[in-house]
Amino acid sequence: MSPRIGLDLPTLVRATAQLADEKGLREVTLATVAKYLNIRSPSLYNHVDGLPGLRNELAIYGLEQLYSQLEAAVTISADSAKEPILAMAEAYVHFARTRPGLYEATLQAPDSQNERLIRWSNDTITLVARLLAPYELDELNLIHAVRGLRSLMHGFVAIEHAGGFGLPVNLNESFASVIEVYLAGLPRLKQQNE
Amino acid sequence: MSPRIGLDLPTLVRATAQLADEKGLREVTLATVAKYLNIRSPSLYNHVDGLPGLRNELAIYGLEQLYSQLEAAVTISADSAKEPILAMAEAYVHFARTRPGLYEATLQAPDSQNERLIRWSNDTITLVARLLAPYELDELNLIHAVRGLRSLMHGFVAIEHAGGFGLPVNLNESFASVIEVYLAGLPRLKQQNE
DNA sequence: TTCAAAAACTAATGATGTTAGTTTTATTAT
DNA sequence: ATAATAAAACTAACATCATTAGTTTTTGAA
Repeated sequence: MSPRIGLDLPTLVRATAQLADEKGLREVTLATVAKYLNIRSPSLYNHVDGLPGLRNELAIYGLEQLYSQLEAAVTISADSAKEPILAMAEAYVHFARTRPGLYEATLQAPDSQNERLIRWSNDTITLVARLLAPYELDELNLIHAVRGLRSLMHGFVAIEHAGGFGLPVNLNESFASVIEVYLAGLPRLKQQNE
Repeated sequence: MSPRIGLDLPTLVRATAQLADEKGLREVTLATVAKYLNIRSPSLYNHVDGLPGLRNELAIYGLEQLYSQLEAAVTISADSAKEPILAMAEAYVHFARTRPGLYEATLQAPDSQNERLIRWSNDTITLVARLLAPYELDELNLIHAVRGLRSLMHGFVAIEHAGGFGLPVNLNESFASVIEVYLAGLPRLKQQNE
């Protein structure tokens, strides 16, 4: 009832992630992955449902890794409201930079309705929401704020990765500035009525 | 010295853009474009340098269209500092939503060093910077602020397009909130010294 | 030792990008 | 009008890719 333990899914996904980081996500094909593993590409179908299935697994793995990085970064400090958020945001950028292919895969899942994928996304969202608690926002504005932070973080790393920030101005300074400015504006969401 | 005017580059690029919007950028191949134009795919090489060349032209065209949409949206109002920025930002989202394939192409140019591409990007950046003039930021902080707005706008539409905003909360309200919060935080960049 | 099931394989198919070489055709110059 | 030119379309061919079907191998359980 359980024969031939050769490849297994985690190994396959990790290898795929490494290849994505090294060569770029676009170079991740069944052919290149199979070659990397010294296997024929049809054999991959024993572990994964074709290329879309592999990309889906990659996205899920990426979201899991991203979440664990963010969580690890947060528990370090817990003083001001701002500091843990900045630590989390910097962990986010660090992840996107050190694992560019894997990060890119997280937002390109062929099946965005996948259960595990949604679960990891929700965990990340909950993490961010928890960090925003000190701002004492109502439910709706908290959602707006989480969306804002996610947009800032993803937008920044995506544009950076595409080479869209051309000017010779330090990127880390820009990123910190951008997050701090957003946080500085957050109190605005507390005392408005309409 | 000029024979057989069949296809020309603008027609090819516009057709490619339409196909990208309808079927998704990933479906844009030399084969599908050629089929769409009732042509054999090798003929496309008379106008464009393979698939990378076509994607590059698409990116340039997309940046040009995006810029013109933003410019058109801005000149409408000019009262407060906030209003034109919101108008611009909403034009940005509108463009990304109505031309999803073309928008997606703008940040995936195979040659990010292309001259025309850089020119349109710079024009857009200049446009945003001009809108931020009322905040009276010094040169460095102005760059941070432009990067912040771009990150917000792109991040939001990218996550939205990926289906990343799952909760049943109005997206337009979130977007307006996110922009307004960032703008509300901008004065913070004026009176800090370090 | 037998057997079933999973994992690897080979072979084949269709679609893709690309190159090389050929044919067609509109414009220009005679 | 006619001939020459040059661009644009074509056909043929090849390598690469994803995928399916069917076969062989191998491991763990009966």
